[in-house]
Amino acid sequence: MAERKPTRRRRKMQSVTMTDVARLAAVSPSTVSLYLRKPSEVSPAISERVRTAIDQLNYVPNFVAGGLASAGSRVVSIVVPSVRNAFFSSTVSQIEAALAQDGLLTLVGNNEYSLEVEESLVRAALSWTPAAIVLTGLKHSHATIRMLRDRTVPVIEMWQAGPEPIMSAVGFSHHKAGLEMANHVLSKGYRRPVFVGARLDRDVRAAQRASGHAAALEAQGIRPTLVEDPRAASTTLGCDMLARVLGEHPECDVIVCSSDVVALGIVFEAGRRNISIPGRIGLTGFGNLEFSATCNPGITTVEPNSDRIAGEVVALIRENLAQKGTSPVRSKVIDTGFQIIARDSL
Amino acid sequence: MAERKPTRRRRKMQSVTMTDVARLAAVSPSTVSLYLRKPSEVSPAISERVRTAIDQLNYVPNFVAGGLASAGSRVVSIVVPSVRNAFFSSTVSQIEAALAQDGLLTLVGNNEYSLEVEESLVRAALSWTPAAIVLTGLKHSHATIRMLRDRTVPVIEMWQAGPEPIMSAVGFSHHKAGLEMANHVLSKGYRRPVFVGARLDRDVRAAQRASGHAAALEAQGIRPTLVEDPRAASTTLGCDMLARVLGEHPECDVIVCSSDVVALGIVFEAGRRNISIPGRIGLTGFGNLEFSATCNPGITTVEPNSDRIAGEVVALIRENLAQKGTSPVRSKVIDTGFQIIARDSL
DNA sequence: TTGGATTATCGTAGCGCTACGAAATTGTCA
DNA sequence: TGACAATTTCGTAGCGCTACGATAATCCAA
Repeated sequence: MAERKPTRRRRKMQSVTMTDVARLAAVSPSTVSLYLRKPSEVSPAISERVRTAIDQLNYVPNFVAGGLASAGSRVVSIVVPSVRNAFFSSTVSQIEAALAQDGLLTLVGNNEYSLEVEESLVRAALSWTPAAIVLTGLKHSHATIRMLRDRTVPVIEMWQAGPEPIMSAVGFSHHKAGLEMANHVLSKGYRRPVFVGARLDRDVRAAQRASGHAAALEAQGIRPTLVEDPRAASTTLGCDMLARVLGEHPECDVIVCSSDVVALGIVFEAGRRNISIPGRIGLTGFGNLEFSATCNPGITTVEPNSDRIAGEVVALIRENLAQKGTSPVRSKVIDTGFQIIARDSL
Repeated sequence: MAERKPTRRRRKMQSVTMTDVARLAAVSPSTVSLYLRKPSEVSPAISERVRTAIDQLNYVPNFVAGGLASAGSRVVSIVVPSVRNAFFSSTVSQIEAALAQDGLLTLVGNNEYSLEVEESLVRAALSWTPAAIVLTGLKHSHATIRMLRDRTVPVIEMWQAGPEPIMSAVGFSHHKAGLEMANHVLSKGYRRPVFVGARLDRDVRAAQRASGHAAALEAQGIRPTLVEDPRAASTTLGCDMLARVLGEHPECDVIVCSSDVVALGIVFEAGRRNISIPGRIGLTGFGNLEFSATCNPGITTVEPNSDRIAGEVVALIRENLAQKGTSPVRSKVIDTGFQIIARDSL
């Protein structure tokens, strides 16, 4: 071993650190740290000194260092298929707003309905030793599941309730939603429904609603009809689908859509073609998006209780945070249910 | 000073670390680190050994530790008024997808159109020593601006172009957009426009469009009329606004909306009241949202080139990342422009 | 008073990694 | 073959903070 001149000079990342604050307040760094984490355990006099020093120096704590030291960070990572989708953007924004209250930051990833992308997002998220990971749905790649089971990170799967969650799940049964909507449609006297689905190969939950729909019809001896398109749900797609349905299934008396957005497109196109809804054809959607109530006609749809989903997710995260390290977090499934909202389109 | 038994036993945060990989591959930790950061500088033989070890141990690098050591992390923080708003959710998801390619993670915050909330989000974001911060608009609290100017973090303001950005800005002039739309409306022969605005007190950009609109009318000697509502833009609000406009301004011959969503509500309500668009009344929106083209009638609107905005933001971030530390990033403003899209509603 | 319990503050090792500089190895040419 | 340059690999300090345990200060009951 040769001698080595310790001529290390590394650029500091931060101008003002906790040590600077401590020095100015004439206390030890640990006290500043304590003040920041558990203010109640610091005496009023010292608290005041520290507060003043922080203000004066305009100190911003470094969470990266804090995270390293405390073996866990204050980020929650959420992976959704697409923030562009109104369901998920509203859930994400609600969760984000609630967690911000607890000083938690939200990392958002879009998997674009791909399990491979999801896997890499989860890997990246884990690199941040997050306080919790929120995923969408119960279907994930094998590697994703293994990565998550290997660790102690709380994992919450949302928008779908079902057996064997990785840890806990909050949502409802999409199969049942499809089934109940089909029964509702049948109860209104319709007998020739066509299910219109967007991107069913990738959108697992929409596919489950389609299968629930089919199951209900078959139970009544009606052969289910499915029209699907590989594109993402959009009003444009809805317009095209009306044309296809009328062409391919002229006997159709009601269109059951996998999303309110598609239903809206059908309303538009029906208006253009002077096809009366529900006179000539009934229509239902899914999601109870903002426009569905005010649309002309109002769209009969499924309310997925997304506010409840967001609320329960936040509650679970808080619960996990509270009992951090204490006991292993129990696995549970919360069924937030759904409601059929009957409107003029049916 | 008393003696002290070093009986420290701290729980490790991570099961498998870089050291484990190094040991298994029979190289030094630095080499593993180098392989991860600059694979080209490691010989093929060693690369292979390291790769195998990583696979075998299912190693996930700890970015928190990496960030601390390298004085800078791989997160980009984006603050938007609301992810629920289709403009921002699409921009966010595009930026997120592009940055994921570079191994950057995206931290999203909603400020709900409040500068105070924005300030606390920026403070939280800074605690993560992000690679870049993306804000919406040019108006921020004094403290926000000070915090950001104090540091070396690249700051990009999007959706609005104008003078004196904190560092760089990508967007367009909303005043000009309002002005040009008003001129377009006038050129079609309308003379009694009413501007319908949602939440103009908080939505600075919508307010600027309203003022541009007013300026264009005044230039032609027409007194501008404004109807506003404190609620966020929605189709429900659009429905209500049609009623208000017809009641308060029966002479109105065209409604200029601050958002396509509001315009959609007006289309719905007009259908219900048997008011023909554009027969009885013209209609324009803003944003060129997906439904605007397929709506019946198609909504005349402003295309804000949100794809270009997202693209330029990503380009700026990459540029900053590339020349990190080299030279201070030059401040610039990129005007991505906008287009008036003429459709049947006018 | 004073000993013992309680509360408030402090000192420092170490979280996992990267930057830095040095050492070892390989390559090149006189 | 030796001198020197170029390339690859290594050793380790330290990034800023928190957890842990110790110490100092304070409070009570006897």
